[in-house]
Amino acid sequence: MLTFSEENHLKSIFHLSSESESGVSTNSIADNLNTKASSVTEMLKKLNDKLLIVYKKYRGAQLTEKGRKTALNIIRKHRLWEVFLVDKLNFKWDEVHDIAEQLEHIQSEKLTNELDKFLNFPTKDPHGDPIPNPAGFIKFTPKLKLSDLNIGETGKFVGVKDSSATFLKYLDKRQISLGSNIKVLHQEEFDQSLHVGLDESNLTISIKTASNLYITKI
Amino acid sequence: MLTFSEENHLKSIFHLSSESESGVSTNSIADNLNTKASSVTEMLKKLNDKLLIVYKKYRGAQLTEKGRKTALNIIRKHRLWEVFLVDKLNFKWDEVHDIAEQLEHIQSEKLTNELDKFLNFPTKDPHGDPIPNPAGFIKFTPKLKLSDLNIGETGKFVGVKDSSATFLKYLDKRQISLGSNIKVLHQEEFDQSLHVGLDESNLTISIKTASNLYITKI
DNA sequence: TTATTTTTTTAGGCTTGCCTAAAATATTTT
DNA sequence: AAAATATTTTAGGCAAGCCTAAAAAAATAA
Repeated sequence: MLTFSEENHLKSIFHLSSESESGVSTNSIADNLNTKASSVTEMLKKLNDKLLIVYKKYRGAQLTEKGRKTALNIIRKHRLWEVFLVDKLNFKWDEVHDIAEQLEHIQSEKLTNELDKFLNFPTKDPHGDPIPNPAGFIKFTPKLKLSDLNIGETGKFVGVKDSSATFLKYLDKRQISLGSNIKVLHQEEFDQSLHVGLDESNLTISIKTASNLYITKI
Repeated sequence: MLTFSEENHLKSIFHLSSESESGVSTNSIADNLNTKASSVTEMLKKLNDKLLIVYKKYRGAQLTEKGRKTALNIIRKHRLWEVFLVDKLNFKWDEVHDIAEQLEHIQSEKLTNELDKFLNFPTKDPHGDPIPNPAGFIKFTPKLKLSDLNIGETGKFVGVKDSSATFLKYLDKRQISLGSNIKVLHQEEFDQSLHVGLDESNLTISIKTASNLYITKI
């Protein structure tokens, strides 16, 4: 049985691992969890003792297989609850994160699996992120961004990189929603902003926005 | 924002209040929460400072209006989650308590109210206990026990006093379920056990069992 | 009403998880 | 490769929530 803090550290290490191949740095974890490096150091020692990570002084942390499974189980719960909130309780995609942060710590394997069944075994959460299976397997899809497309190409919007409420609400306002097909029509030289076609209409989006939209080429 | 421990103490005081009119004793809370009297004393001071209870040294604790509302909100969440687990996720009534103990601490008014709506505004939990409304109003019904009936009378089984998994599973085995009509046919002089009629069949139940079944006379 | 027993509180300690400041190590720059 | 800078760890403290043992107060019995 892990504490909330231990679980949060594992989750954080998991998320940060995808970016850097080698060890995850103490500072990056501290930033991610809004805590201090010294607190993280303590926790890394503890997680190392519990065989959840490999931690060498000054060398950062890496998840062990056990740690990875544990992290993925937490992420599985987080994402399933997000689906529940959106699909069953009328929450918007920008409202679910904080609640799921709480719900992900509920301990009951049966609950998680029954919830999964109740939701009809969803494979993605409301932001397009994949949901790990009970065994801790997660299907990563190559992360192509809208900003990676060439002029004339079309992408299907399948996920967000930034899932802050601010960004999500902005997308709602522009009526850019998961599953939309977006065609890159033109790029402004001056500020790299993109003119794109979405459904019947055209709109302009900044390069920053475009680089936060995951797409699959079609 | 209260800690889990603070919430648990409030809940405990609420439940114990129904038994004793005056202050709830330190020891009874400690027993109820599986902790020690000294730990409870500390907590009572804290809750008193937060105006959630009135606590006088050696005189026990009583909920203030604010404390009562807070306790009822936690109980509301607990019971709604129990309904969710049983009605939507195929849990049995003896399996839900521990999970609801965790879920009751999730903080989100919107979540609670949406869950309530999703469940169709249930008024009772799977054990027959009433669910407080969002304003903290709870409908108590006079608690008549099966053992209070006279020979020849019939009661509708509406709730359990003891909601331990052991007792609940025992009732399942005897096929005694919420809503059943139970007629008291005869009482043994020797051990006070009751012969009762339930549906088409007759069965014998101990006086201990009978005094843990809440009924309404019909 | 005094003595005995029970209950409650106080005192002092422990662990977890956080913090700041200082020291140690690693990395980058010159 | 030394100096300067950045990162990480250590040291020492603090609050919350728990504990045991001793002291104080209340309740009960003689």
